[in-house]
Amino acid sequence: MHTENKDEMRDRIIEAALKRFTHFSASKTTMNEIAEDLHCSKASLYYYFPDKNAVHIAVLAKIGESYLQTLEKEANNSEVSAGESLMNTIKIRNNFMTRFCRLEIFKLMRQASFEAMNNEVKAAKKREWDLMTRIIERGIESGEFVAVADPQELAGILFHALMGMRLAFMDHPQQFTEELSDAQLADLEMKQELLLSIFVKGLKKN
Amino acid sequence: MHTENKDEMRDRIIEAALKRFTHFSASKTTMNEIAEDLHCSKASLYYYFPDKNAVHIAVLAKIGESYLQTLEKEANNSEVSAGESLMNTIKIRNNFMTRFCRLEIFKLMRQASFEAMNNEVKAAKKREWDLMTRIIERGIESGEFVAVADPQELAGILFHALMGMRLAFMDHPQQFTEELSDAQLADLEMKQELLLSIFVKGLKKN
DNA sequence: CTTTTGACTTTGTAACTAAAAAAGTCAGGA
DNA sequence: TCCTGACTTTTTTAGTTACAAAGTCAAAAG
Repeated sequence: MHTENKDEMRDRIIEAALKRFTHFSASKTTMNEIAEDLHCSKASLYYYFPDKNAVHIAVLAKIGESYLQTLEKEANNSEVSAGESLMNTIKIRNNFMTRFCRLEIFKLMRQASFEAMNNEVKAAKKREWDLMTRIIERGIESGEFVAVADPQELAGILFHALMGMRLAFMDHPQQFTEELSDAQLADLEMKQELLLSIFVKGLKKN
Repeated sequence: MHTENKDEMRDRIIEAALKRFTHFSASKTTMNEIAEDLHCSKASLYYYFPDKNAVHIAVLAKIGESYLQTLEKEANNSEVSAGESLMNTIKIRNNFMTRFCRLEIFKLMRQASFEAMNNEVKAAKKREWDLMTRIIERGIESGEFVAVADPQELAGILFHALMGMRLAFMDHPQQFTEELSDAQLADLEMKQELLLSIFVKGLKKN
């Protein structure tokens, strides 16, 4: 298997693993299967990654990064109002969630060494939170929203409330597949949008 | 074991089971232990309840009822403002949750026959939702809040957002013990109160 | 010197099993 | 009507094995 450099092969492995993980799940995917997909030996995988968890984490890091970049684009898009941007984050988030709900994030978090994982997850949450803050601040700067004492805090409430609503909608919290039916998802989005509209209305000058 | 009537003995059983269930948990409590606590035979328990699940459900029904009655009192208490009443529901709910988090509600919901259980849970949720609606309506009647198009819908958003926030705060959703540390609980309540204050501010005339 | 591999060892998991514990039953007694 | 001891049935648990998957390494290939 010839590749330009080490990083490219790492990417190819992550890509193959991502395909298997999202189709089936991480625990139902073997290192052998990933190797077969790449027409290489299993031992090669271990040349690029210390263990399977490392692959799993790399996969999550990759899709997490693309998610955050999508959000970032939305946060900085001054073409639309801040209120609309906030609305759009709901769709982006839910779309991402349904696409990657089979990635067993929670499972990994429990078994992967806490230091390595938990910090990254926290960092990602922080980044997402900061992006919400940024959108709110953009709204204040443009005069769309009234100046508020603590945009950071406000974004935190909004973030937790929207995230929480999703959890409140899956009635079997200890189930492994964190999937939502289409009907549930529609209901959830409706409620999230309503919640957000109340927030935004409170932020608008009147 | 002599008792006045059938209902009293049922109550005594429920009381004993409640003690064990909250101390340890439902699955770690045997029918024998409950019988021993009551100085009666296990067979007696089966005279009053068809099976263990029925005891578990009765326990949940009892504490659920007392919880809903506490909320009801708060909803009808016109001594305090509607805004304050809503604030108080947060404390009532969280207090109740921490007291009875070892009751394995979710576990029961999965195994107990759906018809019997799920309907009751749904009914309880509906009642709680209605109480929130009632408080909001009280606020409108008293002139504290502006008239809003759909108080029922608004209460639903608030209810789901507050409930969801709690879920968002327990980082191990598939853990069986749904306990929150003191620090987490304090943070949660702070955020819930802030969320509510935003809601209430939006409802106030200005 | 970097990358790859087949053959290897170790570790984890699914499928049985037997023993124990708990659930649940019932004929008969107060 | 209420209660119980002695009983049967069902569920958990702890051990076991057998297989699959994880992970290692010396040596080959480029």
